[in-house]
Amino acid sequence: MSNAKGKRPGSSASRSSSAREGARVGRPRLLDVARAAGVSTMTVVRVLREPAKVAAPTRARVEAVIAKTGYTPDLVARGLASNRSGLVAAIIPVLTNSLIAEIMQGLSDALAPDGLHLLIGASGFSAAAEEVLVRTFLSRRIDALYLTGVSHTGATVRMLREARIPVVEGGNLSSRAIDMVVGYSNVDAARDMTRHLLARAYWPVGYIGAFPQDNDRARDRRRGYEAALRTARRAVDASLCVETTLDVGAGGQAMATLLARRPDVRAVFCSADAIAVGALYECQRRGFAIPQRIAIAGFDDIPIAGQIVPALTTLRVPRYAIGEKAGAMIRARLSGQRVATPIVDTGYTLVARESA
Amino acid sequence: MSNAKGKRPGSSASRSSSAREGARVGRPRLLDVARAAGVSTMTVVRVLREPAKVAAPTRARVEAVIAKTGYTPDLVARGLASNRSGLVAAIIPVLTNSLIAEIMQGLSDALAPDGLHLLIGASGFSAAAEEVLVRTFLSRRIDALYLTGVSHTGATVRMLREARIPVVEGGNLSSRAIDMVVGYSNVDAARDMTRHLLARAYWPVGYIGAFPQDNDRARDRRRGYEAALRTARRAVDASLCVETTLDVGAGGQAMATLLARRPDVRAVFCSADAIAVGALYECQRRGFAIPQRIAIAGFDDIPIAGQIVPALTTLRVPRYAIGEKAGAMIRARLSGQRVATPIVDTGYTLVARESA
DNA sequence: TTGAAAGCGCTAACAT
DNA sequence: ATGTTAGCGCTTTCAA
Repeated sequence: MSNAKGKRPGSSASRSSSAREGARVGRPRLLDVARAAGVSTMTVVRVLREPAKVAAPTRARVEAVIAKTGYTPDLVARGLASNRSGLVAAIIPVLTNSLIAEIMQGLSDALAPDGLHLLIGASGFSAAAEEVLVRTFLSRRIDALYLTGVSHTGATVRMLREARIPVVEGGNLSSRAIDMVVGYSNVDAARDMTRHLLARAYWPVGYIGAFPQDNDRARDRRRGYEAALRTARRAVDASLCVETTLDVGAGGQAMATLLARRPDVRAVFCSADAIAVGALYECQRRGFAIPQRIAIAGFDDIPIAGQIVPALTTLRVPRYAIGEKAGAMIRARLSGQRVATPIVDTGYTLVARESA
Repeated sequence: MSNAKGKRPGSSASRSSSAREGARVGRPRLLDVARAAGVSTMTVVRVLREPAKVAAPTRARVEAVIAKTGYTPDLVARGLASNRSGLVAAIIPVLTNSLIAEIMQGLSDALAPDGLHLLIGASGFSAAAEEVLVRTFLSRRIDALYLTGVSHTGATVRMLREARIPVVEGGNLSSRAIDMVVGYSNVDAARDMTRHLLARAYWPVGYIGAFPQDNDRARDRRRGYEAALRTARRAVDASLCVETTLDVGAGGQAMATLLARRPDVRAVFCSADAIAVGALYECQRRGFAIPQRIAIAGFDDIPIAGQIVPALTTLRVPRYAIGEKAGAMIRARLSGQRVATPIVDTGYTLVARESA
């Protein structure tokens, strides 16, 4: 059968036409290398991937051609043929957040050795935008995916379950993981810190946090704060809580808002160091002694936290390591291994410094 | 010719074999949609891309099938066939830098509307690593590339010239651009700031900067500092200059080093706000009044600069806008337009605050 | 140890 | 308005 093979257009001699003949423009292909070395394409592939299986003289000839032409495999064609794109995507809320950026750095560093490339999509704290990104990334046949947080739309979860690719949710813990998880309990951490403030006899203790909309980390941190108050038989008072955007300037404004509402506040737990730092500066502008007039605690232990004066009491989480671990789990799965512990609780550390 | 067509394996009826027959696993293909709608693949493509050119009833039928099957085009296959990957790569030193992260956010936001995906590679301030990344990204047939800074290896430049794709170098200016540039003069900005310090009669004026190795922005900033001193007929003294890594902790240590060497220093120009902030905290730890005992100036105007107490005198550069503009230029070129101004000088602003 | 052939899912050029 | 065909450059059986 298939008797038409002699005239496969691939054998370019059969094509009299146009610019494709002879001096090909652009990158050399596998076939170009094979011809120049007088071998088949398969032999070139073997030289590239299992050199030991090719006779030494043949190999030398092929390697010479590869070196001369500077041949590099076309990863798009490889992706189509092998059903492996070599692409790992990460969906994060924004790139401009120290915590997230360090996770991405860890992920990037962990994937690079295996030649996996990192595709980054910013969802802007929107689960709907995340869903759109998941859909287009799947169209691109990504090999694996990192997601920020553990709450996603139903469609997102469904698509990913069907896609059967490794998925890591990072930065929180979940009882209903899509696949794998690397994170810590934001509830527990926030509760511990609030308890720390109460133990030091600060009262009232306020809360300044990021908007909880489509942000499970922020939501859980507030829950931890409230849980600690309830355990301590203190009333959870909405006037002590301010929610805002996640940046330094907003943190300062939120502090001003809180102080206007509750001048009696003696401590504030902030759901992120960026906010805590802004709040701290606002207090300094007012000449408040920290922690005497007001204590401030943060979350994340960003690099500035240990340097700021007064040094910030905060919760340390292994930012870089989370990305690195996620990358390692992805690599393991892509190389066919089972991941023994798909749910990794990295834990956290309460770092008591000067500010609280 | 080509009389063997009746038995093209693509017409799956001719394959008796295995799991491919009948209930295909995985994503539906164009052909699946076409068959279910009783049309050719081209008609489906037209419904997707030029719906007006398809008769209404046909279109309705196809759209129904698309909706039911949830068909999404395979972007890898499209990339191979169309020679357009839809991928734009960015090579940056590290993700964990506020300036760079904001540029990436701007770039990401500018590319997203056109369905272009962002591939991010971290070079770790190494031109050699950058070259490796360029090579692998070209293997992936990226449609365009963003590079940090304007100094690259010869091989990098050569590969990119040959690749004939849009390339934007960002964050500095260059007289020998590879293709397009969006940036500002780091030399001029640093010179202006140093002049500002001298004009306020601070002397000696020290310099703390990032290592200049494979970092043209840092190198130029130091050059600007030295140029201002020379213009003012002041000696450039190596004992007044400290180079270090680019983070808050290192900034503080560098300040300590400088103070140990030159207790008489009255002002410091830092080549980055992250360093300036660290230096400022070190001074606060020593109880130094800023700017009375020592003045501090930075570069970048990161969000914290305007909030810190005392507020930091620094150079504002349009971080987000640089990424956004780079993305716009790339989009324009990919849609066939010429870019009238391929070299964009965004300028900078000296923001005089309290610290100097 | 080496090669031939089929085909990944799409697009583009050319029919009709 | 719709369809046909030949690839894109690689990997993957299967043969020799």
